[in-house]
Amino acid sequence: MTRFAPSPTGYLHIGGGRTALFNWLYARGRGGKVLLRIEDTDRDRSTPEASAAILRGLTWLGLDWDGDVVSQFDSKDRHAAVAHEMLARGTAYKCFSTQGEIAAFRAEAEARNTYAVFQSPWRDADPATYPDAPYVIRMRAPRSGDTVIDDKVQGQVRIANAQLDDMICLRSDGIPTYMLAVVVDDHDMGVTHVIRGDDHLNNAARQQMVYDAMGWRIPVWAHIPLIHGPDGKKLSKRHGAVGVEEYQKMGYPAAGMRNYLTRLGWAHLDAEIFTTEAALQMFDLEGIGRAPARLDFKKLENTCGHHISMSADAALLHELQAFLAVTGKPPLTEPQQDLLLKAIYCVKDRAKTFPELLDKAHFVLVSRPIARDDAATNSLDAAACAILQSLVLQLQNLHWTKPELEMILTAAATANGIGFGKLAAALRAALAGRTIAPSVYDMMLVLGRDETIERLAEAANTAQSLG
RNA sequence: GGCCCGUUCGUCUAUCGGUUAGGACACCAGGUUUUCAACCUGGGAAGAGGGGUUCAACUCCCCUACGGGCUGCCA
Repeated sequence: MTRFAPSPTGYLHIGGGRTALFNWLYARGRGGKVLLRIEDTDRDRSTPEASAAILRGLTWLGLDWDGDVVSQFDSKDRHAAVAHEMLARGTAYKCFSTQGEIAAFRAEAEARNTYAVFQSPWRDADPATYPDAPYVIRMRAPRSGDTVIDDKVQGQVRIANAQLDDMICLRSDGIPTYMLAVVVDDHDMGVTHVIRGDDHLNNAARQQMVYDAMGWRIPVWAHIPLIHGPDGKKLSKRHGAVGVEEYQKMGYPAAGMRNYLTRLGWAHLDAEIFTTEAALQMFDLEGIGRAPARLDFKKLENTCGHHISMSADAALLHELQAFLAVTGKPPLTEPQQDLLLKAIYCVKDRAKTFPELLDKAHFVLVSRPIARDDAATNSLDAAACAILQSLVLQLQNLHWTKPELEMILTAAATANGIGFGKLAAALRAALAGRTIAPSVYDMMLVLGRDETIERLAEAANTAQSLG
């Protein structure tokens, strides 16, 4: 049983997406479950919009979860009850120190250029001396000895208890802190494996104390390194895309994204390009590296290119339409869908992203009269138009197959004493309005005899009328 | 400041004491070609620095440097 527990304070960060993916791969690869819990105990920063964005991001990545999305805040009474139970057990105590007092303590330490953990004067105070004032519930943490985190990624990490303060479990307004809530929820929900960013590694020590205080079983920890930008610094907005949805809008296929993210910071021998099914088979905590990985868009694109060419045509068309929808572009018309489906086979090997795929398939998305770019117009000179004109006649009656077309076109080129390349340029200009387009045979096959002839005739006439 | 984690080609990484340090992306050169892309062949490219331990260290230990994280009534 794993879980993904993002805090709803913004979009789904690419690093969060990878964390979710690792949880998902680990659990689903061995018949386990994945839970989704929104860590919204910080009422000021949590928003429903952010929650929705996170769900959209996960869904796009193709990651599903078991059961309902859990709101951590909904369990606040249970968290508070646990805090009070710790109080009753003596593993926690009431602290009446005000935030001002604590701030003053820290300021003083800083002035001396030192750092000291805050030690509450109420830790061992006689309850008879408790004032009638707001209080927080603090964990009565051990002050000597070490806490050892047995981590699947980081190994055994030993942290001196003297480094850790008595963390607050219940705020003075009765709302639980993340530190308490996360432990209670993970325990209550039956989470056995906690796979999360290594920014939580130090926190794990304190959280472990809560498990101990309550006599609960400590989960398997796996703290994975964060993702960095191309410059090796922590990934932030100045690096460009950090939100998962931005990648969707740039037109990367979800399968390619999964593949790339899986390989970022994880490896299994020389496996590079693999399906999600294969990833589920291979994925293991052992393969996760300990160093932070940098984002490399070139490799992302390459990976996505492989996945686009691996995809089934119909699935690709579906995803392409979803891409158009999220980017606010006009949807495909029925005829465009039909033609595109036929054309995908000859363009999917050459595209790394959906915008590229759309660009390569430009010839089926346009309709007559076909707009031409300058290069296309230039390649339609008088000689070329004459050949197109003659081809219009020759193409009327023949088997519409590649070998037949090949015979006709190469014959036309040699008969007119020009290279096939030149003829192909004219044909591309006629069929696609561009000189950069797929193979002329593929285009003719996809467009069919009638449309091909119409386009050739149109090109020949247009050029003639121009003089 | 304290504590924790990290450091193999430009990048992602393999290696789990003995390898000509392997693969992928990127890059360069050549080839193929019907444009673009793809593809094929070849090439350059790495163990942060310094000490140990060992017959032998990228691999184990220590120090330094650099990077990151934590140090909140944030998560």
